[in-house]
Amino acid sequence: MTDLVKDSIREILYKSLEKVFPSIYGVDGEPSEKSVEVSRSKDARFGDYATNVALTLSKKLGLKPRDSARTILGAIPLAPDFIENCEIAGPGFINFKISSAFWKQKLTSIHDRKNLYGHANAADQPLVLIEFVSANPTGPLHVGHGRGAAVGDCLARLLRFRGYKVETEYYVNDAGNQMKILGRSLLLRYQELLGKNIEFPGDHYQGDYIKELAQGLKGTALGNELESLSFDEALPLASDFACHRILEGIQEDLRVFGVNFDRYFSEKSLYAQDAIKKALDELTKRDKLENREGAIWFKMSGDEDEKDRVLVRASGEPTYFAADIAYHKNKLDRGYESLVDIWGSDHHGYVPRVKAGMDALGYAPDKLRVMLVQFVNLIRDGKKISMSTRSGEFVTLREVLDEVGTDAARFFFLTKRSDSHLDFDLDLAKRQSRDNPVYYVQYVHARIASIFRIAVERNVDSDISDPDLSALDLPEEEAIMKSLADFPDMLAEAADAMEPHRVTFYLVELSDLFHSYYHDNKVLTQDDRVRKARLFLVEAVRQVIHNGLSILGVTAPDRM
RNA sequence: GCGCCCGUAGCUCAGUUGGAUAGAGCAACGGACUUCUAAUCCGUAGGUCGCAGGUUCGAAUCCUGCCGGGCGUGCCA
Repeated sequence: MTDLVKDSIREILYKSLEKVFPSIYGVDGEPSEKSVEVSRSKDARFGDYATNVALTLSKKLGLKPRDSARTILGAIPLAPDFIENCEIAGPGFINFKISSAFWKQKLTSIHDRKNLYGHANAADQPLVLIEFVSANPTGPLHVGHGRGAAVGDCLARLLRFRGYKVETEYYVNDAGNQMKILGRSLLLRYQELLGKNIEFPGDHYQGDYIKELAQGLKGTALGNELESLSFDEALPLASDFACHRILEGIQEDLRVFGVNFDRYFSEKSLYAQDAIKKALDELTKRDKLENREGAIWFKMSGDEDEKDRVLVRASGEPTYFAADIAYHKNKLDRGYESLVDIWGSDHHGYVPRVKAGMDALGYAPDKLRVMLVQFVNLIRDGKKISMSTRSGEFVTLREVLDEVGTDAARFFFLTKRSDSHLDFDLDLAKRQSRDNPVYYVQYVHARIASIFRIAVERNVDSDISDPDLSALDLPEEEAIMKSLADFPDMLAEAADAMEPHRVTFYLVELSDLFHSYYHDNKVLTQDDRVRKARLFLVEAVRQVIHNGLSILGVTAPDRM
């Protein structure tokens, strides 16, 4: 049984189509022709849902669209608890008018399923691994990482809610050149602290957090050990220490942000398993490598990427790209059938490379789906705050969380499609008014909770069992019921498109409907029958707001 | 130069994967509080969907070429 309204309509359509056009929709029909598009109608004059099958069929059948529409129409059964009416409109659309009994049935199902309304158990779903954030452990998370964290975490929650099998992973780049630079940065700051004259190179990590780490070393056993060793001997110890400390800080920031990874995957462990060498051997076997100028190159074939790329430097050290090929191979070998990577959009040029790497190793490149997340501009007092990671002048995620809170931050990161630039207005995120969507949505939840509180205070009966739903006869009430019924459809489509921002837009629209209804209509009326039905309705709104917010990882407060 | 992404109301953005008369919020203007939270609501106004072609019953959406913005094009990550 589907929980999707569109699928219910599709089922009926299929049966009708099988009857009237068996050559296409019968058992012998082409499977690819069997998908039928059903869409919500934006204009009430066109009913509630519409399909364009008659239009898409017309060519194949050599019929006029309106004629085939008429044939299909004749086979669609009308029912008092579902399709009340359907008619042909425009060039050949079939519009469906859904009966109000159907919406009321859906409303009741929200009360039956509660926190599970919109949730689906899907069988035979592939195992998905979502990798996100994966910021180098060389400094604290900044605001841009926050957006990736919010998008990845909400996507994981959304997919899980819709029955996908999902795991999440953070790839820790704890190997390679940047770890050496990190260690050197720390050692130099430590020496500086001990009163030595040092020269701090421009390409080292400038941030104050390095100085703070150095400060923390003073007087410790590790600090003393570092002092007694030569610079080169001390370096790996310093790198390790800095990496661990910074990673702990990152994990703490993520915890505050409500993001929990199933796994932190260490790049070092790839070296420990010899995974990079094995991947390179495999590529050699497949004749994908070439020695040139002392380095080992990946041979790109034509349309994959514009030019060959180095995998092993002349120095003998593998590049990040080599590790990444080994990492993606490792992910697939661990049994994940579908990989989702969430990257900053400045890495977009990297997508064809990694896919070419997978392809060369014999894996289907379309198993990897890369979501690119655009940059975030922080706005204060209407002006952009300048940020530059190099100079160490950047706003950390933690600072933003301390200022606006986790709820506002998470919600804001999802108020735009992830592939467009996001202006994060700090003043707006703290404002308590209509233009701040977080408060607007949370306020719906608080208002409804308040209605039930007041009912208790005033000794008004707020029992909602066995309501008489015929009391819900206002057009606003039907509009709310339609929106609530659409929640599972919206989630399914958002999950399919991997667009968690649709959840935020849905919640704002539902909130619009509610606030307007609340303003014009009293829920706690004298009329027992009306009151009970309206309480039943608003409780369902509260439940859906709650379920939607929980997918976003945002709290649904009872009081504000 | 080449590649990827973007261009929708004054501003910030949606637009159900090609559907019917392109939608919200903010800002502007005008209204609504003896009320279940006014942290709200109602109304007015605002458009050559960057430009020009093409594909078809039908284009903001797909194709081509321009214009403008961002990013990439490291033996950096």
